[in-house]
Amino acid sequence: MQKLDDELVSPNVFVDVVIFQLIDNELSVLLVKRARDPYEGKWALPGGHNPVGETASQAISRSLFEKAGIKTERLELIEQLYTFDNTDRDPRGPAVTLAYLGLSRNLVPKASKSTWNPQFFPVNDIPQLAFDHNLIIEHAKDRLASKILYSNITFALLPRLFTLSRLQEAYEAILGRKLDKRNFRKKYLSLDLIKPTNEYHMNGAHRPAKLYRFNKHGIEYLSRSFDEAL
Amino acid sequence: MQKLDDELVSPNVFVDVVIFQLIDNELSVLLVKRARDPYEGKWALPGGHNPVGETASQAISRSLFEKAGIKTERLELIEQLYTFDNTDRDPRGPAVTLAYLGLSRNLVPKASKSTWNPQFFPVNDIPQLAFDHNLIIEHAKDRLASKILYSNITFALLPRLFTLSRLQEAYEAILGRKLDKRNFRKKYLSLDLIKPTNEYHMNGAHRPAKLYRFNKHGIEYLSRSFDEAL
DNA sequence: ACAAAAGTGTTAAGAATACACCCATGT
DNA sequence: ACATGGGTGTATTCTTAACACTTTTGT
Repeated sequence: MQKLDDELVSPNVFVDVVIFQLIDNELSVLLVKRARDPYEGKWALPGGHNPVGETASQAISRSLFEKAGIKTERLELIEQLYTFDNTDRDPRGPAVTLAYLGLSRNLVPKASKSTWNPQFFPVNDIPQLAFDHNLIIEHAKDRLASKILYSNITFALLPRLFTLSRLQEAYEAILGRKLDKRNFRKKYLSLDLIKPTNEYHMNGAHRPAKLYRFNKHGIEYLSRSFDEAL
Repeated sequence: MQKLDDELVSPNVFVDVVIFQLIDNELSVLLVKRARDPYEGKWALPGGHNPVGETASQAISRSLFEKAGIKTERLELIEQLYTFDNTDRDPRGPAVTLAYLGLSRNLVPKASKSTWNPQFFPVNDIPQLAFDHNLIIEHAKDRLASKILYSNITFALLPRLFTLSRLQEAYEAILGRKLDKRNFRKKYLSLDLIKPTNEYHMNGAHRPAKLYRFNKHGIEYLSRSFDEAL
C-alpha cells in the first residue's frame, strides 16, 4: 500500500455535549466547572478528548460519566449538532470539536470525581463559559426550537405521562413565546403523536388534568411541519 | 500550564465535499477517480486529509484544487453537512471525516494532477463509491431537498438570470416530483425572493420567456417554510 | 363560595390545491 | 398554419388565527 502523505498529522479531536432538560418548566443545560486548564474554574459543557480507539459516542459516554456521573443510556435522545474546527480547545495545538445535543428528563448529575461540580443552569441565565460554549448552546437551542415544530422530539423532555398544559409549557419554554391554549390543543391532537390515557393528574385546588403519552418513544418526523405560530 | 492527558492521540481528520450542480436540469455531483489506495481506481467524493495548520475550509480548498482544479471561491455556497466518526478512511487507523456540501453553477472540473479525472455524475446514476460516500451523497440530497423549501438556496444553482420554467425544473429535479406550473409561479413570486428583469430569453419556436434574478445572492431563510407539495 | 387550572367551539382570513386555455415565436 | 414552450385565473378545500366561558376540584 502506498503512503497517503508524508506527514499525516491531524488536529486533536474533542467532543462536547449540550444536555437539555426541563426543570420547573424552564429549559436548562448541564454545565460543569472545569477542574483543569485551560479555563480552569470556568463553567463549560461536559466533554473531553476523543482518543484513538473510541468513537465519538464512546468519548461522550466516558466524559459524561467522569464529569457528571451520567450514563448516556439515561439520555432519551442524542444527536450530532455541529463540528467546530480549529477551536482553541487544546492548548497544545489545533483542534476539532464535535458537538452533540442530548435530551433527558429527571437526570440528577453527580460527579464521580467531584471536582467537576455538574449542575443544570436555565438556558436563559448562563454565565460566560469556557471556549465557544455559549455559542454552541445557542446553536443547540435553535436546533431544538426548530425540531419541535416538525417532530415529536418533546417526548425526550417530558415524563412518560404528562398533561396538555405541561406539553404546552414545554413548547412555550423552548420557543420563547406564549401559545393559544385552544389552538395548541386542537393542532397537537390532530398530529396523532400522543394519545390520552385513563389517568388524571390531580394537583391542586382545581379540575384534574387528563394524562397523555407519546405513541412512540423515539424520534418521528412529521410530513409537514406545523406552523410557526402553532 | 497543566497537561491535559498523558496520551493525547486523536483519530486522523479528513474532509470530503459533495458539490452539486445542475447539468441539463439534472442534479449532478462531482466525483473523482481515486489515484491512490485505499480504494484506488474507485470513484469518490473529492476530499483529503486535514492536517494541523489548516482549517477544514482550507483543507477543502486545497483538495478541491488538487483533485478537480476547482477554486472554492467559484462555489456559490458551501456549508457543513455532517461529521462521520471512525470511518475506515485512513488505513493507518481511526478517522473522523467532516463532510461539506457545496453548490455551484457552470464549473468545469479539470484536475491539475490529471490522474484524478474529476467529473460530474447525475445523482440518480452514480456508481458504487469508495468509503461511505454513497451514503454521504444521500445525506446531501436530503439536506438540499429540505432547504429549497424554506430558503432561496436555489440561487446557488441557477444562472444569474433565469426563467421561471428553469426554476421550476430545478425544484422538480431536486424534489424528484412534478409541480403544478400555475401554483408554483403564484407561490414562488409571493415569496419576494426573486424579481423580474426587462430581459427575455429567446430559445426556440415559441414565446420568449421573461428572465428573473434573485434579490440576494446569499442564503436567506423564509420565516415559514412553504408547503411540501408546493 | 371562591380560587385555580382544565377543558371546550365558532368564525373569519389566508393558504393550498386542482384544473385548461390563450400567447408569442420560429419554421 | 402548426408546433412549442410561456403565460395566466378561479373555485374549493383545508389550515390558521383570534377569541371567552364553563367545569371540576380543594379549601
